[in-house]
Amino acid sequence: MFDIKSICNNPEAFDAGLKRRGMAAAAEDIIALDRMRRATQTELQELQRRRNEASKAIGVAKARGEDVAHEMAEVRDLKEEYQEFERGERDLAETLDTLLAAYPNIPAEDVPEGADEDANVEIRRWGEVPQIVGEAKQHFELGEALEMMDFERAAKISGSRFVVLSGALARLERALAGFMLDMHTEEFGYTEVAPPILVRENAAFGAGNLPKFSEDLFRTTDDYWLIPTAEMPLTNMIAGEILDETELPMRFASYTPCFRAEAGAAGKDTRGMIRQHQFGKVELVSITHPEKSNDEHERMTECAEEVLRRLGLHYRTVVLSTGDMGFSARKTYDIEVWLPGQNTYREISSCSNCGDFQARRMDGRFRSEGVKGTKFVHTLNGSGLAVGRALVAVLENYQNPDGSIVVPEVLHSRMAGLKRIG
RNA sequence: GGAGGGGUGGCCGAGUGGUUUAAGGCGCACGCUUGGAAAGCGUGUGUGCGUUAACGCGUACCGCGGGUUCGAAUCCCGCCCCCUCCGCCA
Repeated sequence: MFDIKSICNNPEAFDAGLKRRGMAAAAEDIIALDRMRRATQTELQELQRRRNEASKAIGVAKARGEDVAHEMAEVRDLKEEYQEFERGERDLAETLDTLLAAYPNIPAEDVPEGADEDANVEIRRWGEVPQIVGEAKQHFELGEALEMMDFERAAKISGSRFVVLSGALARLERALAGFMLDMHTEEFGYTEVAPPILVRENAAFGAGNLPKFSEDLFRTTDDYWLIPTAEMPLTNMIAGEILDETELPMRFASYTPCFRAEAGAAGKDTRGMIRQHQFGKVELVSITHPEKSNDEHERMTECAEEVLRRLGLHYRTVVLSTGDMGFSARKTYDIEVWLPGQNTYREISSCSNCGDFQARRMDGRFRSEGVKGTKFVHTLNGSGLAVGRALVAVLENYQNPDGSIVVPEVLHSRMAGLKRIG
């Protein structure tokens, strides 16, 4: 959501931002619409002023017991006219709001320009591609052979894009989630939050998922939306609030299920656990002072990467190009873990700085001592990490030729001492 | 599911048709006072839009949307949200 004033003050910057997103210039149309709205408002206000003046005079005259029938008839005639302007003003304002809500965030200046993920730029890499003895198997081959990962039964219960984990793999998922969550809360200053995972429309709007991307979400019959990420409830924690500057930054971490319709992904990643309708994720959200969000973005990405380092998983970090970024982001880092079974890097975390884009949509502000007025906070979110994909990564990276899995050392205590699965 | 209460500025809270130009309080800012502080006293303190060189002035906003009226925070209708009690339930 954009500040109409900033578009009017600097239309070139807005259009340049849209262009980097591969979109047509729009500032001219928006400004014309805004101008029309304000002109209508001015005329409306003049009519209202006349009405108020006359009505006040009627009140005074009536109190003196004078006959005011003529004056009342005169004001009555004004009514039709100003009601027309009232409607016009409201319609224009609504059109303008709807229009503004449909534009994605403007990319930060240091975001590489490009049409899609091919233009993403790798900025660092940790560890090395592990040497798998024998032919590297994919996670679902390993999981199914262990009889702890069951897609057939999941399909029987829920259809495609679901999985049933059992035994040590179910435990492994829980261990991974607990490991991540404890790390972020105990070492990195995040406050653990257990939020609702059904949310109302306004929360989905605030995060930027509605109204444009409703087809990506699941909805209940009584109009709750299932969260596609805990970013949705966590970011909305500050909706409609005016925080004190001293409360910033706020850092939240949650482990929740996430639900995605994957409407546009038909035929993509159909096998295995990479792309599911339901998956677990540990999510990080920060609410910061506008001047601190860039630093916080680096810090958050560091926190997410640290999880992979401790698990001993090779990864690289890329900055997304303008064409690959999400709707609400102004800059995004993706962390991609190496999957030997697929012989490629796959996204396991996405950390975004949304600037004030979401804060405007949900009206989240802060106040500084001694400063008049309020400012919008900045919001950031990042996976720390996607638990389902982390499980995939552990299976593929720690596989043995016999199909058994070595449990990473940092998880031993959470696996009741189990060092090897299978 | 049944019954009831409520939504007013940064916060609390008054306000059932006409100087409400939204009382009062808290908080905050500035000033006076003081050796310094506290207390006290005084002044100020929302947002959008328009207008003005500026001080200002005008207008809208009392959950949202309609309606009644010369005039609505106030009356009527619809919707959204919050709370309390009862019932059911993990």
